[in-house]
Order: sequence, then C-alpha cells, then structure tokens
Amino acid sequence: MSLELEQAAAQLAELGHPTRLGIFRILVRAGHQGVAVGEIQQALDIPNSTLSHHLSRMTKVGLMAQRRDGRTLYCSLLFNNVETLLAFLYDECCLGLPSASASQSSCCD
Amino acid sequence: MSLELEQAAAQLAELGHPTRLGIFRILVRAGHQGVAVGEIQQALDIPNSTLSHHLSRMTKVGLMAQRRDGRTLYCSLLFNNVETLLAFLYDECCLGLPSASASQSSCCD
DNA sequence: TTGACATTTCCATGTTTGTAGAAATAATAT
DNA sequence: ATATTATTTCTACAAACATGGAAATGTCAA
Repeated sequence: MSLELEQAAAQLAELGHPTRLGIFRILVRAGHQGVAVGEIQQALDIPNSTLSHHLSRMTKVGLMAQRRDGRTLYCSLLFNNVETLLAFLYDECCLGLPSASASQSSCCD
Repeated sequence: MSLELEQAAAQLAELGHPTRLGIFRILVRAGHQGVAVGEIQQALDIPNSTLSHHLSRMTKVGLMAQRRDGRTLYCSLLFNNVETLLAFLYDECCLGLPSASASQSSCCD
C-alpha cells in the first residue's frame, strides 16, 4: 500500500471528526495568518485540553501548524498539503477513470 | 453543529483508513457498474470478514451501495454523494474564504 | 517575583474500532 | 438433497480514540 495513500488516509481520518472538521473550517476561513487557539476555543466552546488534543493530532498529520506570538499560539492551515490531499481525491475520482479524459467532463454524475 | 458537517465528517472518517481508501480507489475505477466483493478481496488480499466489515461501514455512511446479481454482490460508489462531499471540502477551502471570490483564483497556494 | 493569561501535558476512564476465525445465509449447479 | 461458491453475521479481544479535570509550562505585566 503506497505511502501516498497512507498519508491521505491519515489526513482524511483527522478531518473525519466533527470537532476537527469544525476546526478545519475555521482555519480555512482564517487564511494564512491563522487563528489563536483561544479564538477557536471560544468558537467551538470545548474544554482546552480536548481542543489541544485535536490540534496536536491535526498538526501531526500535516494539516496545520502552530506559531507562537507572545503568549498566544496561532494555528494556520498548511494549504499546500490540503490541496495535495484534495488533488489526490480528485485524481482518484475523476482522472482515475479509464475513460475519463476521453469521454466525460465529470465522472460524478 | 450542522448536519451537513456531521455527514461529511462521517464519510471522511470512513475514507480515512488505508484499507477503505484502497476500496474507494477500486470502486472509483470500476465506475457505475461496480465490482464484485470477491474481486475486491483478491485485489486487497484480506479476510472476507474483515472486508465485509469495511464495506458495511462505507455503505452505512452513503459512500457506496451493493446490488446482488446471482450469488455475487456488486459494490458501486455513490458518485453523487462523493461529489457532494468533495464539493463540501472545496467550498470550505476556497469559496469559504472571505476574499476568495474577489481577489483570488485559488486559496491553496 | 508575584500574578494573570494562554495553552499544553498528564492522567484516568469509557467508547469505538480493527481484526479475523467460525458459523450462518444465500444462490446455483449436479 | 447435497455440494460448491459467494458473502455476511457472530463473537471476542486488543488497540486506538475522545473526553475533560487538574497540574504544569511559557509569556508578559506590574
């Protein structure tokens, strides 16, 4: 089983949790500058230890990164990696089809 | 937390497992006609009960469906639902950005 | 150098998952 | 009826995960 697939699966597994998908959503909207952990906590209203656990998981698989500024930590999405992941899925979905390039503009009908 | 997000998270969680992502890959390539369970088993070389477990999970969240023809069961991707899922992610990623529509052609740089 | 703030690490606990052998079910052929 | 093929359900168990309280860490301000 390819490393690429293992990597994609690991990242998808992290996105596959309501709270973390919610975090993802917030991070996307925040753009490259990122959001403070505390801001995420306020938005989602969950205990700090629980949030921290989810953030560290997402960081571990390369979905986001953290950078400290004074006493607040900013989280920001690793957009490159997210795009790689989505590209993987789209390749599997559309370009992966034997006849896709020739006969169809979209495989998902 | 919205139902749409819960649904997306549930489907992503299923894709977030190497074996199941491998199944997904096979199903995509098989197109609408689908693949026999036995064929998937041969391709992945895992015990029938383990495979069956993964297939039922994927079915449960609406990623695929099964249809019997004689004594073989064919599995096929629910392409509509997969596209909905990918659209959700893409919306979150690109259209979700406040300034996306105005200033950028892609958010994932 | 004490106090407040922001966040993580540690710890404990209950829940879900992944795995696979063995038995059961379904469909077909002889 | 019986055997064969195809697949699921049952069962059990270890490993991983999710949750959150409490204590620890890092940073700044007075």
